[in-house]
Formats: sequence, C-alpha cells, structure tokens
Amino acid sequence: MNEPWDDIRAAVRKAIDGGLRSMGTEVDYVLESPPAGIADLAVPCFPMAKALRRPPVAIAEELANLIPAENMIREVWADRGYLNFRINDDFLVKSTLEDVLQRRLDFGKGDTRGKIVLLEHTSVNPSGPIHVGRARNPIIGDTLARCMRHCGYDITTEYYVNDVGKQVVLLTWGLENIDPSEVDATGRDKDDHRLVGFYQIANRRLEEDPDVRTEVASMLQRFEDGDAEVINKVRHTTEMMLAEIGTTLDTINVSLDSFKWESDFIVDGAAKDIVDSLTRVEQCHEEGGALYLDLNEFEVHGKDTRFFFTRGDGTTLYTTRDMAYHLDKFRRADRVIDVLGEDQKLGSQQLTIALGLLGEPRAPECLFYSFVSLPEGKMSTRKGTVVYMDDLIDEAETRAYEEVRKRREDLSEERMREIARIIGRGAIRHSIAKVQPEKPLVFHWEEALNFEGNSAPYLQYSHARACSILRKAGDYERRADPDMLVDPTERKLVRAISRFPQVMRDCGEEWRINALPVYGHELASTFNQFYVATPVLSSGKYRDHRLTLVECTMWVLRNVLENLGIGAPEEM
RNA sequence: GCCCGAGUGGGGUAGCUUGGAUAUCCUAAUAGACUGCGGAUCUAUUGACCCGGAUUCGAAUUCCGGCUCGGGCGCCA
Repeated sequence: MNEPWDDIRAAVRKAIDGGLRSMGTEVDYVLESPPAGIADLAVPCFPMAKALRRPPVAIAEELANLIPAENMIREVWADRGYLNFRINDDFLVKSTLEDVLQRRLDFGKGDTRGKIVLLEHTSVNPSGPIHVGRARNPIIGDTLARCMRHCGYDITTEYYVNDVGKQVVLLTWGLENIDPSEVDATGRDKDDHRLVGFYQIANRRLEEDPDVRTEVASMLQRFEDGDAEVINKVRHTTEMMLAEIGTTLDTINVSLDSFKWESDFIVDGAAKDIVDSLTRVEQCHEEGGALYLDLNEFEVHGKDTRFFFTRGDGTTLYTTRDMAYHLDKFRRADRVIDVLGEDQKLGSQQLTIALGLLGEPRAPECLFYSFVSLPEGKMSTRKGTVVYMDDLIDEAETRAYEEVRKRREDLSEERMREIARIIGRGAIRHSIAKVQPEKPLVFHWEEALNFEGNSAPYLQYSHARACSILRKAGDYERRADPDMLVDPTERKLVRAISRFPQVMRDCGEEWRINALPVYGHELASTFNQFYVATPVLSSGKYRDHRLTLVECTMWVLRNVLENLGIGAPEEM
C-alpha cells in the first residue's frame, strides 16, 4: 500500500535525479525532512561537494535552477547549501483525507507479510502480584505487538510460565507449612495478594532454618525427577497466581494469546535432550558432575567464561530449559521476539550462543527495558518494597473519577465510573509507553497519574471533542476538496494526519513505540489549534469539508489510542 | 575489578541507528485569549545537550578518555 508521502518522495527523487543527470552525474544523496517550517523536503548538498569538486552552495543553486516546480513540487530553492522543496499541498490534502475516509482504522496498515512472529512478553515469575517494577514488560510487549500487527505481521503473543524452580516451589511449601494466622492479612481480597505474604515468610524461614532448606531442596529434586504429586501441587499454586496476574493485565488491556509452561519441557524430556546434545559439543566440560560450556572464544562472560547447563546432581538449569523453549518457538514461528528486563542480557547472550552450537542458525530478537524503580531504590517482592499494579490502577481510577465528577455532573454514577476506568488505565499505559525502553524510569505517583499535557487523557479528550462535533453535526457530505481547506491550521492538521503511516512503520518495524505517544500528542495538539481557530458547524459552505477533516482526525486519534491499547471514549 | 546500558532547560522527555539549517514536547513560572463546535483548550515569554579531547566544512548525534547513576558478573530464576 502506497501512502501519500511515498508518492511525493518518489516524485521529488525523480525530479532530483533528472537534475543531477543534466549536470552529468549520479551521486547518492539523502532526502530528509528539515525542521518544521523551513521546507517540506530537503537535500543537503555538502556530501556531494567532494565528488563534484564544487562548493555545496553552487551545487544547490544549480540544481534549484534545473528542477522545474511542477506537479507535486510547488517550489524549489537553494539556501546555504541546501536544496529545498515545498510540495504541492493540494495533492496531500486530497489523497490523505480520501485514504482515511476509505480505510478508517486500517489507515496506515501495512500489507500482510508471509511471516509468523512469536512475541514473548511479560513472563513474570508467578510468585506474587505484578508490580510496577515490571510494568514495562506487558505494556511495551503489548504495544509492540499491536504496532507490528498494524504493520502487517502475523503475531502471536506468549507468556512463558515459570513454574519450575525455587520460587514457586518455595511458595507452595509455604502454603502447606505456614499457619495462615501468621500472614499479614492487610492486603486486598485477591489471591495473588493473599499468597504473596506466604512467599515472604517462606523466604525468611528459608534463610533462617536449615531444615526448611533441606525440605525445599527435596521438593525441588522430586519436581525435577518428574514426581507427579509435587508437579501438580506446584502447578496448582502457579495457576492460582497466574489467573490473578491475568486479571491485572486484563485491566490494562493486555491479553496474551498463549501460555507455555516451563515444566512441560521437563515432563516431555526436551530439557534432557538439550543436555544430551550439548554434551556432544566440543566446548562441553565437566566439573564435580556439573556440565558447562566454555564460551571463551565468544567473548561472553560473567565472572569467567563458563556457562553451566546442569547442576552436579544432573538436574537442568533455567537457561537449559529456556533453550528447549526457544527451539520450540523456532519450530512454530519464522521470527522470535523476546521482551526482557535488562537483567536478562547475559543469559540471553549465552542462550543464543549455545543454540548456535546446537546448529540453530536463528537467534531471538530481544528488546531489553530497564526496570522501573522507586525514588528510594529497587522494588522487591521478596522484601515487600513494592508498588503493586493493582494499587496503581485503583489510584489512577480514583483520581480520574474525581476529575470526571467535577466536570460532568450530568452523567449517571455508573457512566462516570466507566469513563474513569478508561481514563485511569489509559494514563498508566501512556506514561510507560512514552518513554524509551532502555531509559531508566523512576516511579513517581504524580507523574504516572498526570492527566495534563502529554498524557492519555489529553488524547482521549481531543478524540471525545471530535466525536462531540460529529454528533452535533448530524448528516453531512464527506468532501475532501483542497480549495475549501485552505486555512493554515487546516493544512497543518492534514499534514499531521498524513504522517501517521510513517510513524506506525517506525513503531512496528524499528520498534520505536515511544514515537506513537509523541505523535499522538502532536496530532491532538494540532487539532486543538484548529479547533480554537476555525469554526466548523457554523461555517457555511466550508461546513462539510471541515466536518470531513474532523472525522479524519477522529479516526486517526482513535487509531493511535487503539495501537497504544488505550480506550477511546466518545464522551468524557 | 570486568561487561552492558543511561546522562538533554528547575523537574520530566523527543531527537542519536543514517552528523547538517532555528534542539521537540510536557511540566513549572509569568503575561494574555474565549458566551464557544466541550476550559482536561489556545497564544506569548523564560530556560538545557555530564566533563575533557579527537575526527569533520559542520558533532546532542561518531570515536577515545573520565565522572555519575542503573543492570549484570550463581551448579538462582
């Protein structure tokens, strides 16, 4: 699908190529979008100077004289070594608006790719409620999945359920051995919040009491030996936790397409197969019964270059099972994407190298994010120094409710609650999605729950305002006549709309999802400028055209919100 | 100690992949606009590229060296 700007850029390139040919050369050049206001498109002529052995200023001037201002090009001029273009707005207005009217939420959608993508995200340990330290994972993962889907990829999202290992086993032990009266019951009435108290106490016992250590170790051993009783008990605990985590994720509009259980790779022998294969690799060595690969030649190391894949007792390790999981993923998909916390970087490198040694040519594509921390430091479920997602969501909804009640006394209680839910939840997703994943993020209540400026409510409000105009307008004829949309604010708005497809490509192809909130704010802001400057309903012969522009804006705003996983209420 | 990230106005943030013209936007502060199609709005002003070198006609962007912060360096997950 060709978007308006693709056609424009192609036409401009053709004209430049023609100009260069008349000069008797075919040098490479970059066609860039200069800072707003200077020009629409520009070619810096400095890099050509060497090849043409002429000063950049002269090159730009000669090219400007050689290229005619016709068709899509309205004006060509040279400025201090730049070749500048002003493009024909009329074409942009007509093609953009017609495109949006016709495709609505499919505007900017890419052609279907033949490839299947498996995107793993969230995969948090099911040992406690999800907290905001990990909040970036589901939000980044789900937003990326939405954007890539919009770009035409066939995406399946998957949660890898960590039901093997000390954490869940310890929790299961705690549920059986800790007297419920010992557990602090101040938490909320939700299983994950109830269970986490057992987990914290169990951790303390484990540190203090050697007998507990022995008991838990024996449970772990039985689990790894495939003891059905232990496995089922642990699975039961995990299922309880997972269901509640799912409920939390659901409130912020995140749903996973599938769940893969780590223990499956023990039960079906895939983890053992990995061990057998790795044993035959030349880098494999043994120490005290434990097996490891020496990754010296790959320059990947922690304390040393050894990467252990079994314990001395022959049981497998997390990364060993993760290898089995990745081979399974590669069987199911063409591309495998993992959204991971930055603490997984080393493990992920080791995993990729080990897979390579087994003859797997593909590697997972990883998106790492840094953790959200509190002003006083890192969050820890074990230590109880956390802000839970459920609490953050509640707080956001409460604050949103107060705002709605202030403004909309006419609405029913139920409707106010409903709108407050959409606004509060959206604000959380937006505040996380707008920051580049690798940037450190310190959690502040006021910032996460900011409803002004560059925030979800600002986008939602602009959308609701557009809906309101369209509601009041009733029937109108959809028209996209450039001669009737000549006001600078109208032209600016059309330009903002026309950029959406490019932004979506940036999000889906380059994984720059934070570009979407940035763009959304620009679009909403441009719409608000148009709104104060230009009457719509009472604008006589312009009415239909302006309503068409409002409708197109509404579709694109909704499209932005949809790809961010944020609700778009028609009133608020 | 070694490895990997991040440092942009008072606070937050975009731009960095592919060097280019006047560094984006929010917030804050100050001053203003509107009986309007919804004021969760709009306009104006103030204010920043961690430090030092190098490459270049040109560096927030590339390279080298520091500093500060986060993460990693388990026969944990």
